[in-house]
Amino acid sequence: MATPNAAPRAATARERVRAELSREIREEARRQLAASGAGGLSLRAVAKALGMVSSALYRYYPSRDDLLTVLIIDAYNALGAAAETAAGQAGPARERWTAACHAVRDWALANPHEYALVYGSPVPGYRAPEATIGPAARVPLAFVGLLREALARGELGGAGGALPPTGALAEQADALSAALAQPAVPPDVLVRAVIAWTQLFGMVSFELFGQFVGSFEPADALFAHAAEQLAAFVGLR
Amino acid sequence: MATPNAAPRAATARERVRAELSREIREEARRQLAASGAGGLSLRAVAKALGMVSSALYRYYPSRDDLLTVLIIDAYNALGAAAETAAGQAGPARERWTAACHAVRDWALANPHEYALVYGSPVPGYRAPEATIGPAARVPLAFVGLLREALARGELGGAGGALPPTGALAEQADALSAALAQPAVPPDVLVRAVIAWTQLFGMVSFELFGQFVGSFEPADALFAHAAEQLAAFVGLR
DNA sequence: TGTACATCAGTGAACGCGCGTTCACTGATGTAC
DNA sequence: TGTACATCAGTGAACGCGCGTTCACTGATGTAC
Repeated sequence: MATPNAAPRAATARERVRAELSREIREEARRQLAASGAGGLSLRAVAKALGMVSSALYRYYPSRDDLLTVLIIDAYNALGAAAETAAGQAGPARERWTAACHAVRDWALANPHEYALVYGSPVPGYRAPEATIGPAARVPLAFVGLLREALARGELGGAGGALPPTGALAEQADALSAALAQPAVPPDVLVRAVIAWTQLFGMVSFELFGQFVGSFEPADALFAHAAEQLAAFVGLR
Repeated sequence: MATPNAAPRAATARERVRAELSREIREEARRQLAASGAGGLSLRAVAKALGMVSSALYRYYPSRDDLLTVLIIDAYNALGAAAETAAGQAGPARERWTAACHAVRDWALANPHEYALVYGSPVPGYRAPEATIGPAARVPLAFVGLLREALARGELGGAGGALPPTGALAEQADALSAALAQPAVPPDVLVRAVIAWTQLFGMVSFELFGQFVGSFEPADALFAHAAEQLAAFVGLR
């Protein structure tokens, strides 16, 4: 059972300690995002909080930007996983849609600084590497996957009052549709999904970044209403 | 004509120079937002760029945060003015609506760092003072004003497929409706306006912050489409 | 128009702080025989 | 099981930098008589 088997030889104590500390560094860094924001993330402060000397961190992350990248990827993955879980449950597509919307919001409210890290203003002087693209796509792909499934099961209605895309937009939607997994999602569904996606994050960002102060705060009711509205907009029955 | 008249006595040369330099400081600070973001705005760097010594800035702005506040207010006002101008032109309400949407986007694309300053992640350690509330409200109020006018002129149709607000949301909308200028805008219109508002800024933020890279970039066609969709959603004929 | 005084813009040095990153080092853990 | 060597985590000092803010000062501009 616990005996080390063949190819992937057992982790040495040193390796286990290393993995653990590597994790603790990320956790502490995440905690510090709250206080200072992404731009102010400081290796020295993280090291001090962990009782280490700052140069020791370089055994784990080769630079500040690399640590930031890891945090960004972690955030996208955590949010993506939350959306996928909600979207992938049993039940009618429409319910899963609104559940996924709420999952995104709930995660954002629970992790506001990580949310700001990935959906807020770009970090000055930092350029996100390619490795962030895949994790970043998980949320939109979860929604698209849900719509593809709903379409196959006949749970996706006609366009309703929605306008069909034309011109350059139709071309972009066609190209995107072709690039995504099969079976293809019709371009007009894709466009509605993208609009819904921006709406969802627009609402969450406004709530977190304080634009609702004095009007629709707390935003629970507004959000629930908008999520239903969106489900109707994309055509879910 | 150019003679100084009564109460507000003529500005002395010193006052004119002061006003001018005060403006130049703000301009340089705005320029530096691009390079370092709000969190990294540095009085020393601004002073150096203007050929001054850093302590001299304190004759103009009592602290870094005060300078930031001025920049924030300027940004809200500039964007608000752009939206008001577009919304206040002659013509059918629906056209003015989409024009106002495009005005917001155009301003944001032209001033991405100022946009990020006010609609991006909150600046760590900075708390916006009350004085920012009024300027921040100009954009949403421009949209609400447009809808109020459209309603009076019979240019606002029924709810279409939109769901009426209920429960806590209806209460918030009632309260907000009562707090706004008369004649009152019906709560359900207000809710649709708020949803449209979040949609608009969600789309602009995604475009500026890089979430469309690889799919709907450039986003002109998507934005135009979404703006039309939104006009229909709020009920503009 | 001229003089004496008050106001204020800008200087330069200083305080105390924090930053990312490099580097030679000590000492503990792991590996090979 | 014991020994010799290699690997690697963490240390502490240092480099060169930038930050916001205070303060006593100089010298120019404005005001009152």
